[in-house]
Amino acid sequence: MNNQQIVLATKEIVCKYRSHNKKDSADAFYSWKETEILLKRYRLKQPARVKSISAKYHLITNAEQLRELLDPLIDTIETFGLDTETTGLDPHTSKVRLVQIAVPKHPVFVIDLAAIDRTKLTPLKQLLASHCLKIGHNLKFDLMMLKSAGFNLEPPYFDTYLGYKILTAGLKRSSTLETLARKLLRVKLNKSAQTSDFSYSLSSEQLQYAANDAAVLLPLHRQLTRHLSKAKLTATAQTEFDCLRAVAQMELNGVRLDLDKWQLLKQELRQQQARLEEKLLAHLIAGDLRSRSLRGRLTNTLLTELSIRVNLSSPKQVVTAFNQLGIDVRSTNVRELIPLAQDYPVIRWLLEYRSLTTRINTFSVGLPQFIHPTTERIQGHWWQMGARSGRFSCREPNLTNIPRDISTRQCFTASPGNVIIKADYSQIELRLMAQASGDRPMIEAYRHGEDLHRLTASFLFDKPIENIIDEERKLGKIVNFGLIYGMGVAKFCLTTAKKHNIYLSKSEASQFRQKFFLLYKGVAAYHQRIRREWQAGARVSYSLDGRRRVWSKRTKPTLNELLNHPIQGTNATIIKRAIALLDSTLLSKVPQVKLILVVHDEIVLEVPRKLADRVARCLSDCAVEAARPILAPIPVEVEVKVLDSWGI
DNA sequence: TCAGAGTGCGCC
DNA sequence: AAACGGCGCACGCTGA
Repeated sequence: MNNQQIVLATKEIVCKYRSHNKKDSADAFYSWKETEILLKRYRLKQPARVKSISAKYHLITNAEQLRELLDPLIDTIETFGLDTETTGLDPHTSKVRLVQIAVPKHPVFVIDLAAIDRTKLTPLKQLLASHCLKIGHNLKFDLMMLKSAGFNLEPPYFDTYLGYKILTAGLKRSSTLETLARKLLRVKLNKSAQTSDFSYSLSSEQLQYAANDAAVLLPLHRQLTRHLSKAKLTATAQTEFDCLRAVAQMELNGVRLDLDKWQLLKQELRQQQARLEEKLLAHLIAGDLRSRSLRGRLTNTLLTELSIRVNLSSPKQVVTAFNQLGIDVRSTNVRELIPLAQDYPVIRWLLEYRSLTTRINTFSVGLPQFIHPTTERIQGHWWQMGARSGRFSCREPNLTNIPRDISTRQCFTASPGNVIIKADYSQIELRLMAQASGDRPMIEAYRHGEDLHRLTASFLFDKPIENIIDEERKLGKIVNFGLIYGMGVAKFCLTTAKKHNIYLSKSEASQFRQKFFLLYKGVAAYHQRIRREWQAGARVSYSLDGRRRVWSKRTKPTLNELLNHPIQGTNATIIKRAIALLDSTLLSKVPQVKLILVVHDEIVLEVPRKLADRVARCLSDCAVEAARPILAPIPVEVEVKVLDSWGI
């Protein structure tokens, strides 16, 4: 396979590619080799008993044709299918070769951008920017590609990929265009042309398949509209479509990493790691010597010898070493280590060592590899239906799990002359639990602007709210966040110990748990209600805004999944509505305002300093307005900060 | 040798 | 029965 053959690698392959690419993090971008493997797998799928299609098409190779054929459309059509074929998958280095426009009762217009004078593309530009509904499959890709080619693809949109994802949220299903065509239309999209021998200029086969991909979008749109409507998921789909442009732009924007600061931080972490490693090995070697009845000084030679034998990242080897020290563990998972952490410093050191190792390998070393050679920024790949709950996911790299300590986040800086503006929803999931359960004490606390963590603490410790000290409030917070989704006593103890260094006995934890549900009877009742649904064999869950998650016939939800989804799914909708609102009021109008991160309940912008105040106000308004109708009468609280970096 | 399940850890 | 939920990534280990 040569590069020419991959010219027609289309964007649904991106979706498929990503799901096969979880391990490939060393290379941030798509290699031809990987794509080739993917295309081979792709070709193997032969749908049974379905029709092939062969759409009529009209190849446009000059400006006159373009004008004659497209100009009449602009005032007469309301909707069209859109697809692009590109020279690659990276919008920063690849080019759009073909744009296919599918209009009802017309042949598919296949526009060869390579053949047409760049200054004479106005008819296409106008059509893409018109008020028509644009139907596409994974439009984020077309939006990015067209944007970097100088075309603005304006809303409204209908994305068949997202539509299908919304319908099947919770299931692990293929969502390629080929799959959708087969399942919803019983049409076979023959992809074999993609792997056949392409010539330098485009063959009629290539053109035919490019046309088919676009043609199939129109009937797919009809089918999906029907399905979404029947499932009452039209509004959910609209929310997704409304934030598409902002998401595409966010992926194009990328995020800046200050490499100098980053390297300094890496050295610091490496030193800490080395110190810990030395301490740990010294301890372990002592145990080793005892067990071998050896005596002697801890020489560097011995240390080296042991470090060769004991890999601190190997659970198996660490268990052996611990056993020799007389620490009775069978595995090194937290469940077994945490209870011993108080008694053995080595165990605390090991936990710390593992954490440092992650910090170094995944972040210090891993992240810089994702700095794009062209943009010199980190270009994460955002998937707005990436999580079964409706939440975003982000890959290559994952920008939603960056360590939150200031020294790390400080390295994510605004470019010169700019500032970072971030908006955070305050306790949004707790507020949503209050809303979902209708719990009176919770709702009233929020309505009166009270501090919910303090309220919980006052009940746990039988003290008036005014007398609650910071330590007690901290525990109230842990209890609040921990117990709303039905956390058990064991896990609760583990969490408080691991994350907060608070070691509770089982009975203490159990008492806190009981008191929590005594105070928040509405939450307890909500749990009971969901439990009954669960026992009745529920295989579907709806969020407060009607977002749906389903389970297949072979998998049953756990109780806690059912408890969690309504809250997490609603949260996802809220932040997406905020982004959509921000896009229509600000991002699309002031291009210097860049959306760079969305982290579940946080929105981060990079903005020219001069605009900071205005943008901060607008961001706050959008965030509040997006949540207000869903949370009412519970108030929404959004914290907005203007900073030089993500950290400070 | 290598894909894949398992474990652990980062975030909200 | 299951025993907070949702992710992505790096690592050592396993089995073919």
